[in-house]
Amino acid sequence: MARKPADQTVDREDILSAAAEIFRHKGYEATTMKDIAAKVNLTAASLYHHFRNKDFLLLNVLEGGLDIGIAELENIAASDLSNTEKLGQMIRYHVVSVAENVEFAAAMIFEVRPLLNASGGNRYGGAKLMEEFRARRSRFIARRDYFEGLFRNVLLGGICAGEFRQVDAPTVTRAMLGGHNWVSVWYSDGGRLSAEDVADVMVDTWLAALRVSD
Amino acid sequence: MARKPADQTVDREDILSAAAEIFRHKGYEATTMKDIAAKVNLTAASLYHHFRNKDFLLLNVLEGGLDIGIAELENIAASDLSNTEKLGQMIRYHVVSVAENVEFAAAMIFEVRPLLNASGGNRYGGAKLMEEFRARRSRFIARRDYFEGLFRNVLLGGICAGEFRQVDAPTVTRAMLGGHNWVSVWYSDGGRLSAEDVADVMVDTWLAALRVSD
DNA sequence: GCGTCCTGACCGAATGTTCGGCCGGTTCTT
DNA sequence: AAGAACCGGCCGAACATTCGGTCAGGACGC
Repeated sequence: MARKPADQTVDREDILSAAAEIFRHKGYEATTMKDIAAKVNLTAASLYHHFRNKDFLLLNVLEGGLDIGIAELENIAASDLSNTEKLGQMIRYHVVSVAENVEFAAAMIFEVRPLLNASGGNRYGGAKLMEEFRARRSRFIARRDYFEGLFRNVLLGGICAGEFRQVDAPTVTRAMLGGHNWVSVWYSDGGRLSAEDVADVMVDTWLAALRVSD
Repeated sequence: MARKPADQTVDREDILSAAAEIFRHKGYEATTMKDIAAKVNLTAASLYHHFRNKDFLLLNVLEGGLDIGIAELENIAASDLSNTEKLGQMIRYHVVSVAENVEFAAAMIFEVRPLLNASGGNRYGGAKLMEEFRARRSRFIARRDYFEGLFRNVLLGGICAGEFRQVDAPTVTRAMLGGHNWVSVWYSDGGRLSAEDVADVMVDTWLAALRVSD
């Protein structure tokens, strides 16, 4: 047998998208290499030409998911807008991103634990693989904390500047991001509210929660 | 071989707690019957004396988790307090419950998907088992929606009564519960904030978000 | 002695991963 | 320009391992 008749080449991104989508409703552990391969018209064995093993595949999905929109959030955070403006734009952008990339957003919630428990290939791979895996995984976690920090800092800045009420920034940040991530669980495309609608509600809610009362 | 030497009898609740705890950091799919059994000093085979199979075990964990505190929430919701008072007490109670039962709360987030994908025992069990499993699973999901409804209704009531701002109740409810559930991910006992502290922040935040501005 | 609780041994079904080889396109040699 | 050598991408088959689940029976308390 040869390759599929006149098929378009399958590239890494295609596989990552397919994987993220399957992870979304089966979860990493329950997802088979065969499942992922089938979605891109390949064999399980073929996936190993693109990724070292299943753990690395997951790692790549998560790294890719985190990259979605982080640059734009940095831009907003670094702009010279007021903290109120910044936070509003960041929330809107984040929520829309989540709603438009549910598979990756869901992975950021549900597949981090599998990532942490993964060894990087204890079964067959040597110690070299484990080393690289752990390093990249650490970088991912650090980057994820940095992501949360972007929101927390704007919040802290706003509190110091007197734009926001005095609240416990770490907790409120987590409550906020928890609510945003949760969107990837219940949001459905074509539902009553569009991604922008949901984002509007979130922005309105959080700015109201932080507004100083006088 | 016989049973363990003179050890205290293991009861269903012990197994469920042990299971929930292991689920929390390995996830349902990655958790082995052996893992659970070991935690209560049993053999994997012994677990089948207490539960039909792995799927039913999960179902029991989730059913138990949902029962935690739902009665008290019903009481608060049915009381004759103002909607503001009701919501405040409900949030506080819910958040404290989550923080004090992280394993079960985490299961409510992470193990619902495994439950939905579970068949109830396609491998060995007959159609009877599948039937019962699906029925109980449906009841669980319905009860979970009802749980969300308790919060949404108080919110709606408060809006109609003019106690709260006009917001999109379904979305705000989900943002709220998303934030609460997320507590089970980041909260750690003995950390900077106690369960009550976290609950206070949440109550304060959400009441501020809903307060009518005049 | 009877039912409850528990156990070791075992089974069938998957799963992640490796391996040797096939195919089509590209590059090198002459 | 034509054939040879090569290579990336892909496959079928096989392997080791693991896991959920069953079964027949041993020990304990009543």
